Amino acid sequence: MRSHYCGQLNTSLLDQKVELCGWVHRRRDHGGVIFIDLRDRAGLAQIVFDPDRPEPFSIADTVRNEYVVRITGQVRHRPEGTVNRDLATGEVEVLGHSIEILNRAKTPPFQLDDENVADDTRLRYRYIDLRRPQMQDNIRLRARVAKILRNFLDDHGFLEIETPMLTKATPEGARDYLVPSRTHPGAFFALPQSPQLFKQLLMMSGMDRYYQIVRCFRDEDLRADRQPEFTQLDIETSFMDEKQITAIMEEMFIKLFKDAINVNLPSPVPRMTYADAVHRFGTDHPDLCNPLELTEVSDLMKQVEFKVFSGPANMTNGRVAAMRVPKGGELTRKQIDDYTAYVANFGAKGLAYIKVNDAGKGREGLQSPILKFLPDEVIAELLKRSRAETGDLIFFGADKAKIVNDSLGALRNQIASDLTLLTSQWQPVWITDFPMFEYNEEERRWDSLHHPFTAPRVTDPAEVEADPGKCLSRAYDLVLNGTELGGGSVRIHTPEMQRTVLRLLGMGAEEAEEKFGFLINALDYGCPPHGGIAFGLDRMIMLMSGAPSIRDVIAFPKTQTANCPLTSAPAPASLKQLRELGIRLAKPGKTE
RNA sequence: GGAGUGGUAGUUCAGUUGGUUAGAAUGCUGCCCUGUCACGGCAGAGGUCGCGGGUUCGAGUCCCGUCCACUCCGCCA
Repeated sequence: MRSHYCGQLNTSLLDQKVELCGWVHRRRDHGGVIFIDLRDRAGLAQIVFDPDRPEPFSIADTVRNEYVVRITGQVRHRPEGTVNRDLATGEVEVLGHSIEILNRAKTPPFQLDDENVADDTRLRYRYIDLRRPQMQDNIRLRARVAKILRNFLDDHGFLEIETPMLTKATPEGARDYLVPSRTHPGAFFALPQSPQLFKQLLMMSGMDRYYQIVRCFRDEDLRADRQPEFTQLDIETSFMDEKQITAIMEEMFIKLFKDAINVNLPSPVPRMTYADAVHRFGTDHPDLCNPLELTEVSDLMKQVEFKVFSGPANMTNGRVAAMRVPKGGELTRKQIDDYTAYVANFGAKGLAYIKVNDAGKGREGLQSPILKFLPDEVIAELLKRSRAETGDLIFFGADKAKIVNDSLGALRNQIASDLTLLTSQWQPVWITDFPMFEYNEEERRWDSLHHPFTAPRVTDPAEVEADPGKCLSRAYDLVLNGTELGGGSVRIHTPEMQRTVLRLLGMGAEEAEEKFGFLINALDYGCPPHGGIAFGLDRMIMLMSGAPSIRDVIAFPKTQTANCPLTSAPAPASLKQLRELGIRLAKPGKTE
């Protein structure tokens, strides 16, 4: 049916007869001559129809945008002065000998070159949206990324192994998607949030190295970078420690970025401890393209008369931090007010600031409502630590450490974006030395920071129990430009440690047995030391393509309320289906 | 669960202090046009102003409720 792709035409094919199939991208009718831009997966080609061939000319006269046609014709050089440098195939054109309409098309609901179409319209007609070259590029990039990753892992001895989609609900973590069992009325499968336990079991099975590009499901609210079903590159290995695992993953990423988008990531990828990241950037996934940094001033503010500062400075879990914005003195009052409202989203009660009008003049060179509360020596030290210069502005956060970190961390991103402070480089960083646990004030117990199967640094369960808050884990996250690409850890591989950790998380022996008995049993039958990592493939491709939303790199994504405008899923189930499953709805009437 | 922004022609948007016939661009249809490539010219069609209620002599505009989309908080081990 087709001899070439439209986008492949070039001067090497001059005078050749070609057959092309594709969509009418645009038709330009000059009365005496008709141009058709024909589009397929590979690109555009211009077809010319002359009136001295009346039959194809009259057919070309009737086609409209998005008609699917097959044309035959002869490749020729475009006449002098009509070469289109903007088009890959712009040196040549095809003189149309015949044109066959394979299918007509209604007028599309939006123009393919309109880059400003509402998301729900795009999703309702996703099959048209996906015809756009930008979307085709994203999908192609996705396929290329998957291929490079598979090749790399295969070359390094990893086996691609599938794990169940119908599995058991996990007690912690995200909300599960449930699937009712017909053969066990009243019982439910859960769709996997990740294949975590299965991949560990595969290590216990002696598979040694596993990977899988696998769909995962979490029934939580959506974001620009979060879908309820998403794809992970899931990896696990035996007999490797965190150094070896991160080293091989780093090698994989450097190759991926080079081969897929010709970007040279730094080698080695820098490393930063969790504590450092939180102190300097207020987050465990800092964007290192962003030059702004937090300055610790808690110790300076313990004695000051300003209670807003001295209060948190003296609290055990409080923090006072400063963030210097270079040239921030130019910010208007309204901008500062907007930032104050912005940090309120994160629980901050206010946003104090000092304008540095003249850094050399000490107190006299500064301007701020809070100046009168601060002694000279505090001011001097503050200017020194933050390296303030004339024309800068210094913001302050003072509250519980979490609120200070969240608000200044978010403000840091916002300001960098507003003032275009971001360097356009690629900045990966490994975050290491995570705490094992964080204390859950509401439920008054410890929560895993990573997950309950992450190994602690220490090997003696008694040491973990002695002071869980001080305990560091063997987890690591890979962060790229402020986005958490993935994370993993060396796992617990002894039943004693696993029982201890589950107990610390508030799980009784019986409950642990019921929920994770199969895992703990398996640990008893010869479990190798093992560890692994999982990467969010969608986010990875979103970053690599520069797409603003994860939806732009998923062929058929969901909206923010997790429905699909194309298929209208989810939809009510029929009474018959429900009856077979032994399910009665609490609110009747919502069936078909 | 919460905050914000938006919903008006197929699409993207404008619509003043509530006031006569709701506009623009683009797309679409027809006619004209032999070198365009966002072709051009002329003419034309196209609207439950998201939905429901209320205030008013009168509502796209004000109020209440509701639905949808997006961004964010919570949530996402």
